[in-house]
Amino acid sequence: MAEKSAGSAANVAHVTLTRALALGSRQPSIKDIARLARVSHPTVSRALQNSPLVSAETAARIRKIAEEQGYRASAVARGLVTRRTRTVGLIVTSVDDPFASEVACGVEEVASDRGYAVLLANSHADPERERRVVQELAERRVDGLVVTSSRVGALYLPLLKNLDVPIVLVNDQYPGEFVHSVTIANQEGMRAATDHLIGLGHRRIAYLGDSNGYRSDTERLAGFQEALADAGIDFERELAVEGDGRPEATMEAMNRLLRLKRPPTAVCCYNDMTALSVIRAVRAHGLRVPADVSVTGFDDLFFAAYLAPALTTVRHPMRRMGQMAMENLFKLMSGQESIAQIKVGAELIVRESTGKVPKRGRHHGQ
Amino acid sequence: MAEKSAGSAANVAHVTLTRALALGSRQPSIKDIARLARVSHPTVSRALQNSPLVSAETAARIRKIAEEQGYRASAVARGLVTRRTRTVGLIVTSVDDPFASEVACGVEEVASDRGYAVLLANSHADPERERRVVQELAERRVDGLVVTSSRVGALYLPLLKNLDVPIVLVNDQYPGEFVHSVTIANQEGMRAATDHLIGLGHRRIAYLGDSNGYRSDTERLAGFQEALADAGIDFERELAVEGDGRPEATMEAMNRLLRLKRPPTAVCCYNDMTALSVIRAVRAHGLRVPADVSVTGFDDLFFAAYLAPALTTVRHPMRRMGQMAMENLFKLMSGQESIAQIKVGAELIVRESTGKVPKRGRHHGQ
DNA sequence: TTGTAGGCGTTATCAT
DNA sequence: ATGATAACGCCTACAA
Repeated sequence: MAEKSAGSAANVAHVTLTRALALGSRQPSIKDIARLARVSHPTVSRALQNSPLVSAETAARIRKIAEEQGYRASAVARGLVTRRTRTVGLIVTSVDDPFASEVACGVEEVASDRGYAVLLANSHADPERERRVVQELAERRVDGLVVTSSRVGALYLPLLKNLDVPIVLVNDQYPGEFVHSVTIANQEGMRAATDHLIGLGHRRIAYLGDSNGYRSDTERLAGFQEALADAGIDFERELAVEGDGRPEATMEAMNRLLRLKRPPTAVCCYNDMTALSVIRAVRAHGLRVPADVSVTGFDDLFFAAYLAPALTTVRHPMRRMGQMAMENLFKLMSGQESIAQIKVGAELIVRESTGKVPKRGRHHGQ
Repeated sequence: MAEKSAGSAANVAHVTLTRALALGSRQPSIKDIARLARVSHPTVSRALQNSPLVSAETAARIRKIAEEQGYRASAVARGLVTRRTRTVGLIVTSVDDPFASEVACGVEEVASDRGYAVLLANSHADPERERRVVQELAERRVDGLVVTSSRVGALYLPLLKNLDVPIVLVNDQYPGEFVHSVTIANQEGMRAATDHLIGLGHRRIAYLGDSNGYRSDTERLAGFQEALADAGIDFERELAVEGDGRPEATMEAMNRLLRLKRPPTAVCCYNDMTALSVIRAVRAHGLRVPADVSVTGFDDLFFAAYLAPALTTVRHPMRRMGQMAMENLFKLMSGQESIAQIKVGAELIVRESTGKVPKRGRHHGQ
């Protein structure tokens, strides 16, 4: 009756032996277990699901045999009959993007807590590819879908019924609005950053954005302009420049700003990655941050606090957004009441990359 | 945090209409398509797989109808009969770990290139949890498994037959050796870093490692000691300290080093994340990097080049490791000849965080 | 409490 | 070139 407790190598020999008794090489099926336990397979199914419809003794015996055989019910067979795979798809621009991976962490966390698995796919910020990936995940019959930084966004609306898969967007980048999404207070966040710079005496403040037409960029720029307007500062077009996501392009954009007749004394960057390159370009010009140029980021990625100078930036709860998206997706999947739009706050974190405006333009021979 | 309510949903009329012709609400099955095309369902199957066994006209007709109905063959039904899910499991310590996410990128890349999906799961570096996750993925009948920074490692060996799932480890952390793995030249890499410091005149060099018993830490420490020995420098136990992965613990360990009667003039860190905290601790003591203390990292995470001073570190091809692991897994899955052990090189990248040894101990009143 | 029968949506194996 | 039929491994009736 009392078997040796698992874990020892000797015990493994035993398992292999009984396995050999049962069948050839393939994994045991529910019928194999049923045969060994001298019951019907539905009884095995019930026993393994702790159904009250099976007597304690037989249930115990069945479980023991299943254990010995290393039996694990096939999720694919179960999925076929239950029509639910307990799997969600997660589409990110790229897993190695710090923002995406934080969100992914949040999603995985609450999904796995509830016994759901996560199918991961990269869109590489390519709408074409994003669509294809959605189709592939639909083919795998995921129960739901989380898409971060989607560039398809509202264009999913026509497909939604056809697909029969609930979708929640995180940080939707499409101009139009999607049904279910978790978004960032982009405008408010960038406004706070700009206000901070204005408060430090800056008047010539640049915005270094992104040329890919992301909604977050549009909204952040709007917050920037709003702050200027409210402070009575004219928005000068030459101070709004764009990179394209590549460090080189960002540095080049920053170089253009620094070559201006009247260069800015501060730069609001679209995000932290942009700020990284901006700081680099500033230094390459022999200038200092923040003594000559103040710089702000957006996102508060984990390394922001470790930079020298530590980056003043706008924080939003990336991981929490992933959690919320997944929690909301669960509601959608179970047909419960769900929240359509969730907007998370963005908080200014003042560190060392911003400082008082220099007394006078000390660089470029001014 | 604020919550707004719903967005609009228009523009689905057409799709809904054509769907309505076919059936109720559930997705169309192969039989639905067969009925509409007035053929048997195996013919539909053949047509959609571009089998030469079906005439061009009927194939075209079937494809057209399938397209119209938005039909996508269920991967779960297919998986049941073919016994292959075209899905691999990927277990990482945590997706938001920069090393893990780079590897994940490589894995996803080659998997998706070959039409495989990736099931992602976090182990949180917990052997218990890692085991559980493997079982769950096995239940989902993944065709193969990639595990990064596994703490179970060779302990998988007994399960391997039972599981019937090929496994490739990346950066295996278990002391014993597993069958298939992609490993880093940890010892050689750390040796190069240490040699570099010795070449700069440093003699009191510390190693700041990790207390979790990772194999990579053991190997890196060995490389460190080897370099010292070959240079005729005694290894002093007080200069080998450990953190536990948390920034606070790392800073505390570094503080202990700095409070030593004869503090080190250089520190070799277990990895870049450790170096981040070390630099912070150095600064908190009012000292400079590298003028007072030189610091080296390991990994060359993307931000290393952006730090000020830019981090001298040891680079290894993280993404490439993910690719290689997945490529090797494909060989394993198809029963081809596979390489058991793959070891990738580690390359010293000299940047700005290391410099000549200070003329004399200038700090701590020395 | 347990067993029998049927079906989930495919592909595979036979026929025709 | 196409169709009928049987798996695949499980769950859910319904019957005993």
